[in-house]
Amino acid sequence: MDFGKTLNLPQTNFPMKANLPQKEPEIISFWEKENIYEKIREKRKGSPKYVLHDGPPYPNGDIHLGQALNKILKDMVIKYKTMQGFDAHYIPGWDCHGLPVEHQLFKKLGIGKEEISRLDFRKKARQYAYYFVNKQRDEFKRLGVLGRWEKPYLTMDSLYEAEVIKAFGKLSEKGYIYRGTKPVHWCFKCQTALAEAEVEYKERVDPSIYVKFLLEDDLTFLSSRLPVYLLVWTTTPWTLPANLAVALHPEYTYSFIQMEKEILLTASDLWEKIKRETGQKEKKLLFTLKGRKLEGIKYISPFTKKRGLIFMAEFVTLEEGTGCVHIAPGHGEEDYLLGIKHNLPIFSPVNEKGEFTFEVKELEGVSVFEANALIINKLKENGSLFWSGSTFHSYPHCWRCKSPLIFRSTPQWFLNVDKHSLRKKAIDSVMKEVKWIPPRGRLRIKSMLEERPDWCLSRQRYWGVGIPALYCRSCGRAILSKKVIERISSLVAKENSDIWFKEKVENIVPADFKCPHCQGKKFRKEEDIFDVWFEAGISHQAVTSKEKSLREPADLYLEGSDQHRGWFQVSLLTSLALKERPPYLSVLTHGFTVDSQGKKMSKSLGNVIDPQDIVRSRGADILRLWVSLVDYTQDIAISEKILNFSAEIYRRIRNTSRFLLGNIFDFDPSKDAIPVEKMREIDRYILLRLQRVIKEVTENFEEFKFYKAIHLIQNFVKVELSSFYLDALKDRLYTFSRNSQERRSAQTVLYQVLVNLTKLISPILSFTSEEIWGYIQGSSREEESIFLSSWPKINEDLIDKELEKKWTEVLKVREIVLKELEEARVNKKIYSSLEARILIKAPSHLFSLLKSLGEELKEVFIVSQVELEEADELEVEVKKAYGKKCERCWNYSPYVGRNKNYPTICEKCLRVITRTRIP
RNA sequence: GGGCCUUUAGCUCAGCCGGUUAGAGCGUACCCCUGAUAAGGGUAAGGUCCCUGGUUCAACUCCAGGAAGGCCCA
Repeated sequence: MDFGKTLNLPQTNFPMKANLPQKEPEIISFWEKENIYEKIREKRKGSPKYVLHDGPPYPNGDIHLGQALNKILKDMVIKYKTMQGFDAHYIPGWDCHGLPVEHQLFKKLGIGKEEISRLDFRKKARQYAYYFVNKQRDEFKRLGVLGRWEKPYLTMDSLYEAEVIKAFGKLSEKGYIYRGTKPVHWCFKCQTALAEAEVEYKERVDPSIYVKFLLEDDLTFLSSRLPVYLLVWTTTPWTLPANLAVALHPEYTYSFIQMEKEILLTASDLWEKIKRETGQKEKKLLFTLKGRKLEGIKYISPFTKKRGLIFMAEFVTLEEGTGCVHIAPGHGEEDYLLGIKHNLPIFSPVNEKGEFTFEVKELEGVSVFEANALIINKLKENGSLFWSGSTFHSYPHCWRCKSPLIFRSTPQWFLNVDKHSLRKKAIDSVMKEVKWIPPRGRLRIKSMLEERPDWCLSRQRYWGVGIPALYCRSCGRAILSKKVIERISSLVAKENSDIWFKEKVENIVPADFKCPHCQGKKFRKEEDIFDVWFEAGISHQAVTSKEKSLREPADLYLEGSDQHRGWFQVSLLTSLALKERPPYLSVLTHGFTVDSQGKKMSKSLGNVIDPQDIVRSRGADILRLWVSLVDYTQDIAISEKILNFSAEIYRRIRNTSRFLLGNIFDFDPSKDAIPVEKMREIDRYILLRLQRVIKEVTENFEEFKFYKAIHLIQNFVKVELSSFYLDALKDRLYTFSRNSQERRSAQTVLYQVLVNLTKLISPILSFTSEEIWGYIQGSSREEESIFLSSWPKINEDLIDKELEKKWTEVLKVREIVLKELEEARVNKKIYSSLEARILIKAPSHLFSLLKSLGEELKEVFIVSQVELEEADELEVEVKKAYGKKCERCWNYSPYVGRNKNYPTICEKCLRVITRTRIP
């Protein structure tokens, strides 16, 4: 007869092959159709909130891997916190304005700023941003991220824009806002400022001149009456009229070099190079010293004949020049920062056409590049020119008109970072009030706050919120009026920020408004827009504090580590300035995705991996599992190989779940569960281990250490379930009678393990856990979605330390037994382990320990018979099992052959069969 | 060039305060099973702990220098 039919073999429709690319969209439809996110909200209503505030990406293209990583991490946090009982809403956002969008759109349109009106462009930009908001929304949803996708926050929403203006107004009232100047890349042909992304570097010929700056102070240690000059090198002679300082490196060595009629000062290491280039020769080397010794010494600027000072600067290099760098704060980024540091004026005597202004009388109206020759001539005449030649070098050009750019200072709006000790408050709060994960983030943002200059809020761009400043047509002064700003804010709230550019100034300004300086009544509007960071930076005001489902300050901001300078910092500064407190209680940062070599992903290296490709070919759960497997605080490597690794682990977890499902097909926990006291020891041991795993996994989730959690889960699944418990259980599950206490005991445990394990993996493997959830029957699965269920809680009663100790010893014996079995297999003594009889000789305590397990012992080793003997030392022997192989359970037994009706089966199977009535 | 950080088996990660033969899972090789089957079980092989120097009785671990790589800044 066919005894196979009398066995309780696993039954399940849960497929072994995941087919995630097809299955996942079905699960998303289920979430949407059943309004799972809304049901979670309903269920958690009134529970304590957990607020993760989403940092908004730019809607300017498809999502990339870094964004996928970021959103998956956020989703894992939200899901975990939700299952822990928190009311954790997720409101995704997009940072819609700004150059990233503007630049992409100009590229797509193939036109320049001057070829389209501001309003026409803004209309297109809005459409463009909406298009990618929708596209990215689908892409994020496809990753399994649950949230309020139908109503995200958009920084281009009129209400958000109104908040930006309001916040600016408040900051202005509090005195944080001032007007200053700052050098920017300027195209005088297009007459516009350019952002870094719009600058192209091309080769170009420029003058290369060495200029002598006469030192004014007496340098008595030289004991020479010859004049002493700083030797300065530049390729932009036209910036010399704006020279205000010279920078030296404090650590470099400088030499005083005696020439025929003068003494020159230059970095020691560069003198040979200068001699080669200029063909000059020294008479002798007089003296060398460290740059720092020269700090504060005065000189006469060669063009203006005005006095300047020597400052120290780390940015001075020995790559080229003389180690003495000419500083014009109005015409260079580094120059500007050094100027700010030393309170120099940001002098920039060049107009928007690139011509000198009245501030340089003798060159007024002359274009800067034409002025180069005139300036060189003058230097030659007044004896300041040491040498002149030309150089072929890389130089910034306009991406549109291809003409060379200049650095030119223009008036801009700034936020004063030191007003009301803002910087100090910011540093104090990051040090004391905010938790940084990983902790090094604290130091990083601290040093950035210490170094940062005032925040330039102005951008000379089209796509953004207009800065609500007015200029009096009579006196020309800039006006920031509380009344006007409030009015603009409410107008913008009603329509959107286009209104500032669309409406005539008379329709915006209240009728009775007068210039506070001269009582003038005619005004013009500021044309600059806000730095897009300013917009994103006030999301704590526009979103976190406004949305009822959120709360301020947020519990967590979670972004890439580049945001220490970006969003974390701008949010912190505006929040402290407006509300005297940081916007977040803790900040979690992750690293950047790199390839398997540790190299960053770039198109030119061809190592870019597209998350959409992974989703299409392998499924989002494989990507999610990858996110959970890596230590995201560092650089995160990804490659096909690493994804294969993720897929392997996925398969193991899936198949084990399938086995668990298959073996509880006839188990109803409400009727069939066996109380712990009546369970077999091995079952109780696994329940205990499950508690340990729940505890440790939970602890790691609490600390957002997902990779530790998944390693624990993976180990439990492989080592304790698959290799040990499940394998050992097969005999009991398959061959014992269906309703026997032994089998029900095992099923009780399997059910517990399955339910809890599925929950533990659900924040990570969201799709698969939801799929498994759908197959679990019975009372533990009352909720229609796993995300409506609760996080596993451990049952302390199950943690029996004596039992744990005992089984640790049993497992040690098992290891030895397995090794012996393997040897027997290799020697062809046995094939299947059931062919074996194990003889264990053990010292007395171990002997009695093993003996107490009785019949369970052969289950532990999966052999047919175990014999115990007391001895001095532990010894294991493998022998042939007694009797013959039972046709039904495959165990060996001397009984096989003794029953006349059933000569091929063992006594246990006979009992099962005669009791269960044979079909 | 500066600030912060990373570097342990082919892969993902452990390795506490310095202390025997540096661990786990995956992958690989070989074997078993064929009642988890495009599954499951077993055994084994795999490491210059990035490099160099120093401190120490003793360094993967502490210190200094360097290399490679990442983010930010210049």
